[in-house]
Formats: sequence, structure tokens, C-alpha cells
Amino acid sequence: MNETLTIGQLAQRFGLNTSAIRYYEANRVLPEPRRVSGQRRYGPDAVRRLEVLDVAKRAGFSLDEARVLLQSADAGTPAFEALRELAAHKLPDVEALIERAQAMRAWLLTATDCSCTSLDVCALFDRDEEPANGSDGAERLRITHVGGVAAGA
Amino acid sequence: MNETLTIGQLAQRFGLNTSAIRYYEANRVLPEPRRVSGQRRYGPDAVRRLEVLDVAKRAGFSLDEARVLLQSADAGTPAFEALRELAAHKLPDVEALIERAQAMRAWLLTATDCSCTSLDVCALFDRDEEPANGSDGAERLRITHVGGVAAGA
DNA sequence: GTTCACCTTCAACCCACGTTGAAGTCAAGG
DNA sequence: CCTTGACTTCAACGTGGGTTGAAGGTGAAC
Repeated sequence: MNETLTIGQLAQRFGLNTSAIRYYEANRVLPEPRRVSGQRRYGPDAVRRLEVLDVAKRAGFSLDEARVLLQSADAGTPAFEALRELAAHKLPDVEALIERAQAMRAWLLTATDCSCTSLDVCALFDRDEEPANGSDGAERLRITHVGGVAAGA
Repeated sequence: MNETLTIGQLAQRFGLNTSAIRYYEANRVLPEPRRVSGQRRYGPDAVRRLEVLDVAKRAGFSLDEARVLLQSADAGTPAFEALRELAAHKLPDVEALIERAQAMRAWLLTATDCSCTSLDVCALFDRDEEPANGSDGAERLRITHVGGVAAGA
């Protein structure tokens, strides 16, 4: 069992489509692998890179950011330097996202109890409300600009 | 002061681009307004609709969902019916998003303290970790599939 | 009459992250 | 020889929420 995989085997191991792996390579997130009669062959280093990429993506990094992280390894600089900087830069975005999502959640909970027959009179949809009274409105949703976090499906 | 606005005035009132308003109309999120020599004129009803749309978007609804909400008003059904259903349907997505974002935050916080010189040995990037030990790894990020919540900038 | 600000339409473009399709290559097995 | 299956390339498409640009209309002011 010499650890050399075709693109199909590698893709299967990570639950990816082969097109995704080619896409990563085309965008220099993964290096060009060795080839046997035109076909890509991957070693354990590629497996680890995909492992790192997988976790990095789930941690909220874009492919561009993941490329920076992975290429810092190739540049010989200690990994924690790039990692710390990327993480510190991403943290405020994620924290803003959390705040925003919690405001959404609070609003949606209130909305499930709404009894208004017309949206015209529903205080849930009033903007710029005075923060004096019971605060049912949209003022908590006023959080502006959540930065570059994808968090998508 | 008869409350009739041009598209530019309406856009300014909401901090929107006029193209956005035309886009909403083209996608039937807003109805076609009255016209004066070809140009759109908007009344207070349109202002309220944009207000509702604005809050709905910030609450996490897509334009499609906002259209459903706004058109239920035209259909004569009580507003709370559509609102409750939409909100109840969106809530799990938002709660998943919160969980996911909090997992990201925890990982990023750990990452800012990482001292690994190589990503190959960094436990932060190990997947499928045994939940036995100190749990520094990526297992909390394993939350799969966050549904249709945008939350973008 | 021309300049100005504002409006109109329609099609094309943007972003990230890939997917899909057409057309072709290659090695192994029957 | 022929089929099968996995691989190759490249270009085009899809998403959501709009933006941008070209080309033109309209009314009022100067």
C-alpha cells in the first residue's frame, strides 16, 4: 500500500467532487501533483493539505486565506505566524456575525408570537424605534456590516 | 406636501441605490408604481413596504421570502399567518448559524494561541478527533449544513 | 437652444465556490 | 478489436442581490 491516490480516490476520501480538487489546484490552493501518463497522483502530503484546507474552510477562512496559510508552510516560516494573524483578523468578523445572528434569532422569536393582522401596524417592522419602551421592534437588528465570513451551506 | 416621491427620493430615504428599487420591482417584491410621463411616483404605501422589506432582510429573509410576506398583505390574509410561518421556518437555520459561528469563534481563539511550527503537527487541523482529551481540534467545527441564512455584509 | 439633473430600458457584469458538459486520452479486460 | 471506466482540458453556467454602462427621454432653468 504505497500511499499514492488518484484524484477520484482523494476526492472520495474527503467527500469532494473531483472538479473541486482541480479547482483548488487551478487557484493555487493545492500544488500541482505528480502525473502518470497525464493523470494526477497524490501522496500523503496532499492528503494533509486537504485536511488542513477542510478545517480552515469550516473555521471560516476563504480559499484565498487558506492559500496564504498553506503557502506559508512552503515558505518555511513557522506555521503559527500566519495562523495567528489570519485568526486574529477573522475573529472580529465572526463575533459580529454571532451578534447579528443572535439579534435575528430574538426578532424571529418575537415574530412567532405576532398577532398583527396588517404589517402596516406591526411594531416589529418599525425602524428607528425609541429604545425607551418594551423593545419589540427592529432596533436590535440595526447591526451594520458583517465582514467577510461566509458560514454558508 | 402630498407624499409622492420619485425613485431617487425614495432611494435616498432608505439609503438605497435607485437600481435596487427597480430590481425589487422587476422581481415583484415591490408592485409597479404609478407613473408620470414614464417616471415612477411612489406614495406612503410604497414607503411602508420598503420599511417592512428593510427589516425583513435584516431579520434574515431572502427577497423571495420577503415577497411572500408582502404579497400576503395584498391577498387579504392576516399578516401574522405568513409572518409566523416564515419566522418558524427560518428559526432553525438561524440557530444553526449561531452554533456554527460560536464553534468558529472558539476555534479561532485557540488558533491565536497556537505555537506549532508546522501545520503537519498542529492538532487544530486534525479531523475526527477522539472526544476523549482536551478537545483542541476541529471537532466542534463539524456542524454540517447551515441552511438558507445569508447574514452577509 | 442648450445645459442640467433626473429619469427610462436593457444587457452585461460582479463576487465566491465550485458544477456541468463536450470532446478527447489512456490502460485494462473480455 | 472494442468496450468500460476513470481520467484529461476548457469554456460556460449557476447562485443572490444587486451594480454598471450605454443610449436615450423629459422638464425646468438660464
